[in-house]
Amino acid sequence: MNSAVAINQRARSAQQKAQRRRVVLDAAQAYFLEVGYEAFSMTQLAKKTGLVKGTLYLYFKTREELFLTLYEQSLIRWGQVFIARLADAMTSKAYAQSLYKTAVADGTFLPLLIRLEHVIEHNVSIPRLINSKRVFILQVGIVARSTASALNLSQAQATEVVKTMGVLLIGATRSDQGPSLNQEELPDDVQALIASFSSETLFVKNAVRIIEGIRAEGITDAERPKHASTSTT
Amino acid sequence: MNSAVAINQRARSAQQKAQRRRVVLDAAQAYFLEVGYEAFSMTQLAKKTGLVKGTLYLYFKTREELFLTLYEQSLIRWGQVFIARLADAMTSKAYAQSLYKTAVADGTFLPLLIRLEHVIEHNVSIPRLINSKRVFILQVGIVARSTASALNLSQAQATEVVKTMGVLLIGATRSDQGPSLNQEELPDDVQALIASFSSETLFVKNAVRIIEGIRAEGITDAERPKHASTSTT
DNA sequence: TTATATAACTGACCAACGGTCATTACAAGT
DNA sequence: ACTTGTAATGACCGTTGGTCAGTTATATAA
Repeated sequence: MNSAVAINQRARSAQQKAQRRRVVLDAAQAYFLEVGYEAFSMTQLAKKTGLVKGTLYLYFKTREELFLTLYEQSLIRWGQVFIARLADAMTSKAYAQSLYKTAVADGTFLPLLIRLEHVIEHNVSIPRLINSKRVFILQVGIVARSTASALNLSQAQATEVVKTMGVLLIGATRSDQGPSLNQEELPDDVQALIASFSSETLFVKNAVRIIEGIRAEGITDAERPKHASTSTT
Repeated sequence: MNSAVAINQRARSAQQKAQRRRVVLDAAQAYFLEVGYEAFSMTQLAKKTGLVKGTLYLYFKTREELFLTLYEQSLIRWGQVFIARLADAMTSKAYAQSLYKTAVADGTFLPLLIRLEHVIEHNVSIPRLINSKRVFILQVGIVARSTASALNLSQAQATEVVKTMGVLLIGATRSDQGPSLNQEELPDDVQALIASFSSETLFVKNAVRIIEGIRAEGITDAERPKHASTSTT
């Protein structure tokens, strides 16, 4: 029990403050998984940590800076999980499926990614935003490197794949963010529509089209890959 | 001056009420173009119409039902503009560029589309939501029909193209929704990142890949198109 | 023309939000 | 034991979306 700060004690050293910040972040992560973005209230979070709202603002300048931090964490976490599941010479379909599944499995990554630009980034200091973008650049680089060997692409092609997958992921999982219509209270035509927007198929099919498109474009350009792994139906 | 209701008069007949609803919607549209989604306040909108907040809630059950109505309008409006600009036997690139430009040009369509599932639909009555989905189904059908002849695709392929374009559009224009960083206060690496996410190129390139992917898949299936229009760089 | 019933409209009100800041109280240095 | 810097507090602020009992304009009946 050297530097562990009980929640009713004051965090004075830099180390203790960092630790308290962690406690808040962990509570925020759990709370976010419970209630999601819109219902997330700073007052409630304070109660969950045993602190008080004003105190939270000593550790995060705004609600959105807290969310931005959660987002960065989830981005890194997802990247590690995804890379760990990549193998050499995968089909583009297997790659896309793995990307989709790992992203969805992380309960915070997608909800935050979707709201990044049009909500979160609008209430965040410029230096904090710059930092966040750098984290992003770094992660794209890391994931792209693994992607290059998994899909047998050049580094430039792999980078393009990774960036584009992000774009597609946001669009494709959008329908999952709608209200939960558990009941069969919907008429058939609407149910059919929703079914046709099943996010997994939507993502995987188009991811394959895009990856194969990028691969094909690459052939006309520089060096051609040694042995291309082709797509599937 | 038969049934026109002055703003300080009461709307009693169904016609007059419909007309007043229109007035509110038009004011809302203009106000939305001014301030966007987050800063849009019902009290302010009431002031702009010469009414009072409570009155607005006679015409729209929630703020989000108002937004949902604006969305439907913008969807229909965009569809008309887009279709009017389509020609027979276009390249997929020209098609994608036209789709992108018309969507962006309509100032309300994209901001509302982006927030549809994860914000708007969560505070809307089920019947209202069903209605909205039906409007969507209808519009997809209409646009798909024009798309089929413009891109020389089967109706099924065209429908898939249209649906997928929506998905891609949301992902690709996400970066435009970030805070306006007019200043050159950003370091070079971050500026380069933002530049690499230029939404138009991002959208057009991937739209072409997807359209060509769908076209290629179609050939192995049923009837092949009479003369395929190929893509470009 | 006048009386009555209806419902469009109002504005005061509510709870909850994110965020601020003067004040308080506690841990560390002397 | 005393001093001091600052972590923590909680009362407070402005604003939000939404409600509703009461008011009053107006179409209709007498």
